[in-house]
Amino acid sequence: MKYTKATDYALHIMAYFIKQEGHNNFSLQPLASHMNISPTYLSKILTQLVKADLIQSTAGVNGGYSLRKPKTEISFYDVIKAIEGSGALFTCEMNENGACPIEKVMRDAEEKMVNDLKEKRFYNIV
Amino acid sequence: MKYTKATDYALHIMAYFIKQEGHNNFSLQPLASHMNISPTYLSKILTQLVKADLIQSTAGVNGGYSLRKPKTEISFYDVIKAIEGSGALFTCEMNENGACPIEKVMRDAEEKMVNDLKEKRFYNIV
DNA sequence: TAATCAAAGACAAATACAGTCTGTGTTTTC
DNA sequence: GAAAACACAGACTGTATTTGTCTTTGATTA
Repeated sequence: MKYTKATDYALHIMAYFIKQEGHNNFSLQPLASHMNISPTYLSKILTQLVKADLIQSTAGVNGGYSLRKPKTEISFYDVIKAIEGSGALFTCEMNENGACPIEKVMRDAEEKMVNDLKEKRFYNIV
Repeated sequence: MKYTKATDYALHIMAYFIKQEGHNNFSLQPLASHMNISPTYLSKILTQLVKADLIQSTAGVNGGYSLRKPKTEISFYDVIKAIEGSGALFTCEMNENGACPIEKVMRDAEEKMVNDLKEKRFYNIV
């Protein structure tokens, strides 16, 4: 239930992008100094957002980062997932006979949680 | 969005307690060997569940642990909260002038998330 | 009063996280 | 077609968190 600092940064970045409506191409250096973190570290986080298709990047002299979706489609949950991943939350090692009696219960609950967060979009940043 | 192993254990424990309807007093040693973890470590997790009022413990010869609430009132969220706590999720360090323009957005979203998990009880274990 | 049990906390080992450094590949401009 | 501006990738280090053990203390029952 806790988020890493990287996720925190990512949420701030996305919120910042969304707020600057006119502007649509942010380059690394100004962003980094604005957020008080090193360019290379910021780069790592931005790359994760790129891979998650939340933003896009263009290399070269006038390159930079920009949003990929309209702001109303960007959810809190998507940003979190982009950084934290959606790795296995629960293991099943209780039963020594191979099967796990409560595995299904766990997985169902987990799935519900994820779907709910995704579909209902309680957590849109804007 | 990830949970620690301790939370995972806690969810398994709670689910196990709930499944064993007839039985209503579990002592540490059998539980520990059933779950393949050391009694002392299990004890730590159980103690956290006791403090969160999800289970109760009685010391002494015929002591042990048992559920405190009817099973339909035990939520996924409560168990997670019992182990992980509800510490601050987001920081606000973007703005060098003291204020943080997006802080409210963040905190509102966080609050919604927590309330939603709590109230709607999507995640009841049973 | 001895056996059985839970609670608490100090402690070490393992893992995850935050952040830096170095190097590579790409696009534009001159 | 260099050179500058930029993104991308990954190895690496120190620190923080988590996992798990050990030991002691305190409570309850027979």
